[in-house]
Parts: sequence; C-alpha cells; structure tokens
Amino acid sequence: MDWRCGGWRALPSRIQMSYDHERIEAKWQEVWEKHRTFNVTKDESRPKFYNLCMYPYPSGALHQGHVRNYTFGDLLTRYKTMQGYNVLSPMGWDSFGLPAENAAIQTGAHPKTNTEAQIETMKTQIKQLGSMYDWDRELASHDPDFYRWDQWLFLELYAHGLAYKAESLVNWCPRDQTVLANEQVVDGGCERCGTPVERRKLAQWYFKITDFADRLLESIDDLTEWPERVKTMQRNWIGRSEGALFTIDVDGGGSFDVFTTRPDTIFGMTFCVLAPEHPLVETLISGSETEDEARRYIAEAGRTSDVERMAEGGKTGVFTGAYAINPVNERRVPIYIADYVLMGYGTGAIMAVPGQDQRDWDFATKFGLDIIRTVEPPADFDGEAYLGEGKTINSEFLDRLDRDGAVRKTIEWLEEKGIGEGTVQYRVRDWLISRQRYWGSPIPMVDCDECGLVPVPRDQLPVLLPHVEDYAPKGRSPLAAVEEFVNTDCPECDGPARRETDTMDTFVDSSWYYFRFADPANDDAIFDPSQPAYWMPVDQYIGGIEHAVLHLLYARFITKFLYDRGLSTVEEPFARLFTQGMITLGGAKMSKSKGNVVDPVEQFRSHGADALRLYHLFMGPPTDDAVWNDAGIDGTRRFLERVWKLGTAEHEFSDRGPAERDAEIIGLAHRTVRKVTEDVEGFRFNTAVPALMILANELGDYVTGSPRREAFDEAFDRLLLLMAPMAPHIAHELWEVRGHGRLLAMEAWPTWDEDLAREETVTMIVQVNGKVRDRIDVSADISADEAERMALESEKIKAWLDGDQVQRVIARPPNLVNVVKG
RNA sequence: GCCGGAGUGGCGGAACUGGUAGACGCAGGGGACUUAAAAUCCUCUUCCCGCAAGGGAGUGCAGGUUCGAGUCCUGCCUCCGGCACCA
Repeated sequence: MDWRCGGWRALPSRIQMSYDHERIEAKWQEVWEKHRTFNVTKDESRPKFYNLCMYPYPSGALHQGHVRNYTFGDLLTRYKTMQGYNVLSPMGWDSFGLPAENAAIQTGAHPKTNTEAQIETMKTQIKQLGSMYDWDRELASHDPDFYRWDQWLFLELYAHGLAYKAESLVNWCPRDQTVLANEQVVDGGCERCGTPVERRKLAQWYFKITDFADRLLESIDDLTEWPERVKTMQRNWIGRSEGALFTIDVDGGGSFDVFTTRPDTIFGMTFCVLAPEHPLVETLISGSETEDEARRYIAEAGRTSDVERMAEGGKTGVFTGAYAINPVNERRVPIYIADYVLMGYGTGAIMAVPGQDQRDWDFATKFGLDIIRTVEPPADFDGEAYLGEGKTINSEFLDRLDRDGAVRKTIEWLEEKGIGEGTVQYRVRDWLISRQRYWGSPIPMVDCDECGLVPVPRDQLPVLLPHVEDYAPKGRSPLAAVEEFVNTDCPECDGPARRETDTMDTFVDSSWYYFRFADPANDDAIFDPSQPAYWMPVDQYIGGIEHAVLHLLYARFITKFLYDRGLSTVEEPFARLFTQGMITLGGAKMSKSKGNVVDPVEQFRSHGADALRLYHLFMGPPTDDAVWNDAGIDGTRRFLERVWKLGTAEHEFSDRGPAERDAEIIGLAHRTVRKVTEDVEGFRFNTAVPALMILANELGDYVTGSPRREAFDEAFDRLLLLMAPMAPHIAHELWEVRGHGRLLAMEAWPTWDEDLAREETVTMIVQVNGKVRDRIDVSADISADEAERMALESEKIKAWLDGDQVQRVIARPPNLVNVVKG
C-alpha cells in the first residue's frame, strides 16, 4: 500500500496544517527571540562553549557563503546547547574598511549611513535563516565604543615598543590609493582589487609582529585542532631560516653584513650582491667608472614592480667597481648590484656562491664570473648549481666535512673571529597598519614640532573620526584636509601640533574583536579580564580559508600580546578552527560581478530556511568547495515534506503486542542517533543528513503496516531531536504539534542504547577466490566455524568450487567468508 | 621549483581499523493516481554481453603487497590551493 496516500488520513481539523514554512519560520524566530534561549551570561555551573563565525563585512545582502557559514555555526550552537553547554554565540560587523567606503562612493551615501542601513538589512536576513545569536553582545567596528579600544590597543602596543613609525619601501595600491601590508599583496597585486602594487618609500606605522615570529611559529604545533593546510600556510608565511650573519669588508674601506643559510659554502663565494636600495650602494658607486650605468639601473629597479622584475626572466645587474674580501681566505671578489637580491629580506646583501645556488649560478654565467664547487656532487651529476648533500671540497679547514659539520665549524670560526654568528631569519615582516583612507579607526598619535610623536592620552580616547563629505581617495588620508581635526594641542607641551591622519587597517579590528564579545558593553576598559578568562579561548571558530594567513596570524599575534600584558589567560585565541569551502556556480565563486548569485532571501520564500540549511549541510563535505545545484534544494524540501506528513498525519496504530519490526525501527532510530552524533562531532554533516533521510523513509514504510504507537513515538521523537539543530523551525513546530510541552531547543540531545542499536542479522558475503559468489543472511553473533560451515554448504559456492580442492578459508564473521581454491 | 590536497556513475557525493564499490540526493526511463497536467507515490537506473538466468569489466594510468586493494607501497599523469629570485 502507498503509505503516503493511503496509510493515514488527514483529519478535517488539520487540513490547514500543510507544511507552511513561512508561517512556521516566522513563528519560531519570534519565539526564540522572546525566550532569549541564546542570550548567555557567565555560569560556572555549566561547561562553556564559545562558538564563533568570523564576523562579516556588512555588504547588505546575505549570500550563500554566509548561509553556509552560519548554518554550520548555528548547528553547533544548538547542538552544544542541547548537550548542556553554556554556549556563547555572538555576532558583529566588520564595518570599517575599503569595501564600505567604496560602496559609499558608488551610491553617493556617506559610509556611516550606508553601513548602518546595510547592517540592519543583513541582520534581518540572518534572523530569517533562523541562526541564533546573543544580540545583546552585538558590536560593530565603526562604532566609537568599539574603535576607541582599537586606539587603546594601539597605545598599549606603542607603550611597549611594538608600534612604531618608519620610512621604508612599501606596497602601494594605485587604485585604492593606499598602502598595503605584505599579507595583503597577492601575486604582486592588491588583495582586494587585483591592481598590481607599486613600491613607494613612505613613512608608515607598523606593529612589530616580527618580535613574535618564533612564538607564533612554535605554538602552531599546539594547534592540534586546526587544519594542517592552514598551519602549513602560516609556517611558510613566517618562513624561518637558520644560518649565519657575518660582516664582509670592502676593499678600501667600509663593510656590509650578509645572511646565508649555507655558511658551509663560504669558500665558494666568488662575488657579492647588494640590493639596489642597499644604503652602501651610494658610497660604492660614487666616482666609480660604472657610476652612470649603476644609477640608471637603480632608478629603473625603483620603477618596476616585483612582478615585472620576475617576469623579465634572466638576471640583471651592474658591477659597482668595488671589491669585497672573503674573510675565510682573503679572496678579493667583485661587488654587484642586482635586483634579485631584495632589500626587505635578511640584510639586503648576499655572498654569492654560484656552485651551490642556482640564482647565483645564473648570474655568474651571465656576467662571466668564477664558479667554485665546495660541495662534491655525485659522479653522475650533470646539473648546474648543486644543492644536495655531499662532502665539502676546495674549502681548506672545512674539507671532507658533511654539511652539518661544515655549517657548525664555519659559524664557530666566524664567532671566534668576532665577525659573525649563527642566527635565524624570518620571512615575515612587520605588519603595516596605517592606511590613507577615511573609513577606519584614526591612529591616536599627535605630531608636535617640539616633542615629536606623542601618543594621545588614554582619557582622551576615542579620537573620533570626523564627519567628512569628501572622502574620495586622493593618495593621502581625507582626514588631512579637515583643519579642525588635524590641528590640535600637544598633550605634552600644549603647543600647536598636528594629528596623525592615517587610519588603521581593519585587520586591527578583527585581531581582538572576539575578546570584546566576552564583555561588549564595558565603558571603562577594553574588557574586564575576568570575562574572557571564562569564555576564551573560542572553542570553535568557523570561516573562510582566505583568512588562513591574514586575520588568523594577526589575531594570534595580538592574543599573545594580550597574554603578555596579563589581559588574556590564553596564548592562542582559537582552539578549534574550521575552514569551509566556497560555493561555486558555473565554475566560479558566486559573486555579483560574475552574475552567478543565487539569492538566499528568495529561497527563504520559495523553499524555506530549513530546506536551504539542510541543502548546505547535505551538498558535500563542509571543507570542500561545493557546486550549487538549483535542483538540490528541491530534494531537501521534499524530505521535509515527508517528515511533516509523518508528524501531522493520523496514523492507524495497532494495539497488537511488540513484534520484530518494532524492534527494527527502534534499532534504526538508535543507530541514527549514534551516526548523527558521531558525524556532527566530526563535522561530517553531509553524511548526517542522509542518515536522517533513511530513518524518515523507513518510518514511512513502518506506518503503513500496522505500526505500534510506542515504537513510532520513540523513533520519530528521536528524529525530531536530531533535526533540531539542522532544520530547527520545522522540528520545533512538529515537537509542539505532537504535544511536547518544552521548547525543543531546551531538550537534551538524544542518547542511544547500544543493545537496541545492535543489528540482529547481517548479510554475510561469501567469496570464492576473492569474488563475491553468494550472500547469506546470518545472525550477527555467528562464530567463525559456523560462518565457514554455512559458506561451504551453500549450493552456489559448491557449484563454483566444482569439486576442486579448498586450500584455505578466511572467515571474518559476520561480514565475510572467502574460500580460496587451488 | 618547493610544500599541501584531490582524481569514484549523467551530476553532487557515500564506503568504519584493507572485507558487498556507488549510501543519500539530483537528473533520467517506465508505471500508478488524474479528464489532463502539476504534485505525490511505486519501480528501474556504473559500463559491456545476454530474452533471461547469469557472466565479465570497473574507483586517473602502470606495476606491486595481500586470500582480498577505492583504501597500503613504488613510479607516472592530471587538476586545485599555498609559497616562490627569501639568500
């Protein structure tokens, strides 16, 4: 019989009770908000769980990436709440920054007006998704109550020598008209707009993240619940290299320092190279015969971007006319200027060893310089520079040593002579945080002719961002044009002074906002340390992989700083990190500019938030990119319709005694609880949803054939409990319809009984020589001997054996028996 | 170049510590219901041979280990991501 049509009959009073998702979703969103289920305070009696999704930039329109993110996050909030945790799930807005400012420039509305309108729209949409937050803790980075503490943090870093202003070569985005941090340059272009960056020499503000490089690197090992991929990216970014730093004298006076990871090859140095921007260059070339050529080369190098330099292919450079003395053997070698040596790494100068370095080899062959091998390559080696292991040669006191031995001995020698030492270099640079843009937190510094740079006293915070009508980018901060902002009194001497007009990188905001969520309304301090002492670390952090280095590195740095200041009890902010994949359509990430956006708000109307949430959970492994398929959401909607009918139909229950099929459906329900619990713990939502579907489908069959009410109730209620974090609206409605008094969200997460979950019979497969030849239903606790006997008695197996000798029987009860014949 | 990750039906994807490859869903074929359509339901759906019973092949390619390999090992190919003239 067709259970969905004939196995039940709808009562007249329930005719209006079709699955009306719009009514149900609006109803429960209101209930949850009124009930304040997800508003929390410190509660030492329960274990805490801080669950956080990376706070969004308020674009004004929820997109599928947000939906995916918040669906995962909300699932966990609800799941952990049902498990009895005190769950902190806050939401806020990354509302400062270029996107907000650029959007405002396009619409003509002021960034503040625009941003605040967009926050309201997005908040409504997030609520429509049914995703629950403690809105009492809402914060927005453009709010003076928030950015005041950005400024406080800046001053705290400044006071401890970790914020400084310095002039150096920086990355400049000509389109956004501002400088960028190294982390914000991707493939030589601006992280936001892709425009190739230019190099400019400018005075800018930095946070001294390099002081924390070793700690940031070392504690990556403690992040056991972080994806390996992200940890690798951070390790690469920090880029630790062990080697030696030593001084090389210039023949005729002067000297420069070089860093090398291969001090063992020092006897192979046949020339030296300085970066074009190296401070010694000017001295070396003035008056030399190659002076004009060198000046042209330096000027050219200054104009071209890093991308262009590398695209050129081949090495370029100019002889300075000067010579250096190799300290180990007094050999006189030429000093070149070449742009393959970067001023920003190491000392901006190298000892060139073409025998063991391919870049130096390329340069040496192009300029006809000597090549000396100091590591013996294998006999069959036919390459150019040899980078492998080998015996040291042509190196006097290092000869015949292996690499490690030669490295150690060279460093000893340098240290004895007092000209060098073993050292460690990091690739990571200090974090450039000043921006020449309007929509950000003003840097709380004052420049006084008498006193120099003076920090704004903390009781004068916040330095309010003035209202400006003309905030279009001009290459310097729009604040510089606001006289009443710029002109101020020096906090030290009361004389006339000028305010710093650059604003802070928005990654400063996001580097500590998760602390503020623990104590969001504090007017007296960035937060009361007792609050994060309870809530931190974030137990689960969820967001996109694009922040693998940027935000996640900065946040780790600031947390370590706060830890050192005694403000944080944890040294790492995020205990468990989950990075979700993107949603693609037509082979590209969904974006407005590509015109491949599927608007979630439309789907709230057409399919409902629950169907959309389930589809996001179902569509594939949460970590992987997922291809959007319009028809996919039809499938999860159909599933919900079936559950709805199961929950609202009047089933014809039987008053017969318990039978095997009752035990089967209850067993399946218990197995489903086990499966879903394990899958949720392991972030395998894509396999948890099918488990629910199987249970619902089986329940559908069950109710058509004289079901017992007790068995149905036990199984179906478990289904609703399992669905509560995934499709919360429909689950709550059905829970109520079925007469349960308590709010489903407050019920305990279901448990399972292993005895009930155990399957009575299983299908044992019987193989002959590894090929499946028969299937036999057997008791789950069958013995190996019994399994073997049944297999050999099978008619099909006898036919396959065809009288041949049985060599061996492998029995793996209850699943498999393999009969091996000769 | 270096470091990660991944290749499974028409599609998204399942497959515990090596043990029924293709769960679940989508799409498609056939059927029921309907005046009809939609919706819903039933059923089939990896490929090849066969009327069928059944057989054979099959998880990027080539080998290997094993009673047995999507899973382990070796060597390739392809794709994706990160880093990259970092001394």
